[in-house]
Amino acid sequence: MVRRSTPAAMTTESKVENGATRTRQRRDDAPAERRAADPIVAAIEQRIADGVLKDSVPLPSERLLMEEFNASRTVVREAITALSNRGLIECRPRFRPIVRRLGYETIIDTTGPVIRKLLNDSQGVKNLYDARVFIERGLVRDAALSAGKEDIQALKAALQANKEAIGDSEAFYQTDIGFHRVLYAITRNPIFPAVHEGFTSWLAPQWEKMLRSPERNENNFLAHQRIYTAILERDPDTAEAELCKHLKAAWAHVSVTFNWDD
Amino acid sequence: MVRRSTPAAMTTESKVENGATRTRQRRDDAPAERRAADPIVAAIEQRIADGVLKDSVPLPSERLLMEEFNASRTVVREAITALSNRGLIECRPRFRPIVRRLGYETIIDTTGPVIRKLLNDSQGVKNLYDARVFIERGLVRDAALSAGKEDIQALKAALQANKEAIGDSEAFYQTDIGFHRVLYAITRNPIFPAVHEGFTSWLAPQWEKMLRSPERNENNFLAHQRIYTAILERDPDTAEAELCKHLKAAWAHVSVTFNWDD
DNA sequence: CGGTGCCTTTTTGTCATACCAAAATTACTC
DNA sequence: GAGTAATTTTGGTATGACAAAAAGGCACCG
Repeated sequence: MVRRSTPAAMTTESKVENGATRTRQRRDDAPAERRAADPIVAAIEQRIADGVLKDSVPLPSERLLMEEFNASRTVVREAITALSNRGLIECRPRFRPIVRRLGYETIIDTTGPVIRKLLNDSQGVKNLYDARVFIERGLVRDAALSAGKEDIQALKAALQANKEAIGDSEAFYQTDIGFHRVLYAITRNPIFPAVHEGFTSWLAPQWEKMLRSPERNENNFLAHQRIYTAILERDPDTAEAELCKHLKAAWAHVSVTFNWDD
Repeated sequence: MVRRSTPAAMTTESKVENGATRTRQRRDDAPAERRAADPIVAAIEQRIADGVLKDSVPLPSERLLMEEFNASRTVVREAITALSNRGLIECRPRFRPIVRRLGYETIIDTTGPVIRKLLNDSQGVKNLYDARVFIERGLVRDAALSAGKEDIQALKAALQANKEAIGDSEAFYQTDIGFHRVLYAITRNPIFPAVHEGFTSWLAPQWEKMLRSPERNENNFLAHQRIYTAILERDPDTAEAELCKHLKAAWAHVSVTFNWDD
């Protein structure tokens, strides 16, 4: 954003008032300007990156931090919320914040709330769904072209689980997701499973409100099977086409349920 | 003063004096909710959504807010930082926060800082780059299959601009991005241009450090032209193949520059 | 009449302190 | 050693204060 010089005041008194630690100097070369909380954020980030603060470990208490950084609790708390919002720590209301390893999933779920706002209108849902379709089309094509033996094996297992769950709509839902998840995993790129998590959790509210039935489950299973077969046969075009049909049908179902007319 | 409610879920029954304003009753285990700031956040969000607070308009001052919501400044400030971190308002250090319209771009750039952390190692860059390649492969396929007349026109214009910039590496860089941007725009799905913004800004640090030359520019232009031609000829496979070649070459360039061995 | 710099008022960033209730920890009992 | 009660920490919130920066007003000048 706009770099603005903000020399936050260090008040004169303060008990310790050492020269080195917390005095604030503006750096003219890098006009980036900071609030008092920023050095703390940076320090803790560094500490997490260096492994001094390991994953799942609670942060030091606010009072310790304020002593260490010679800052007020206000500032320390600000730093903590900043870290929280940046996904580096996980804050539960009255608990100590715990350090969270940074991964693509973190991004997805810190982004979640904002995305959800975009889903308030049906157009937002449609956009997201289309994006999902787009991604998965590419995924099945790639799977058809380059899935390895283990990938096929995983798909088969997911398909089997899906089949066995036809009678149980809740289980079917989970295994349905599971089948698609394998497609994302085949890429070997951790971004994709994270995106998958995003899609499923963001679109879940819609999906969960829909009617389910063994018949519908069966149809979906068959669609999965056709996709699987096409992948097995190394036929990307068919795989893509089947996937499109599958997701299009699912969308039709959603939009009927919610009485949208996209 | 007036309000002394305890926001966390209380198991005891002692909440007589507590007004029912923001009591929280969830007894589930995992996602604990709510602090005092949240009703304020919600109210302001609502106000933004309803257009009571329009885009680019400064928020009411903190004191007004604390009066209106009958909360302490601590809480109001917390609410403001929360809104800021959620991308609904833009806070410059000593200025009034201004309301920011919510769009997919907002998501991308609030996500930016976190993503950048993942790009510290070459694997992160590679993952992101691969994701980009994946997306664009799909984009050119779709373009080849369904680009309309205006889309073709836009591509042509972007290509022309790109050609004319061959001699000027900076301009070439921009028009290069411009060409790819058109591909994202063809989807008519606002998510994609936003993602494109993300890719370019996240990967920019790497790209900017690389050497450029008219020869290299020319090669890139020719690659763009081949892609364009394939789209024109409605040939998705060729378009995809050309795109792959193009981006693969670009990656090779990057990884040589940085001495990576992926 | 409009521009321009000074002065006053707001407003924000920060600090310090205090209190309470919930969590964490310890002490204690069985 | 497990379970429970007492105690200590700690986080959430309230309040008040103050410096510095922004915003607004006002007089002065061309």
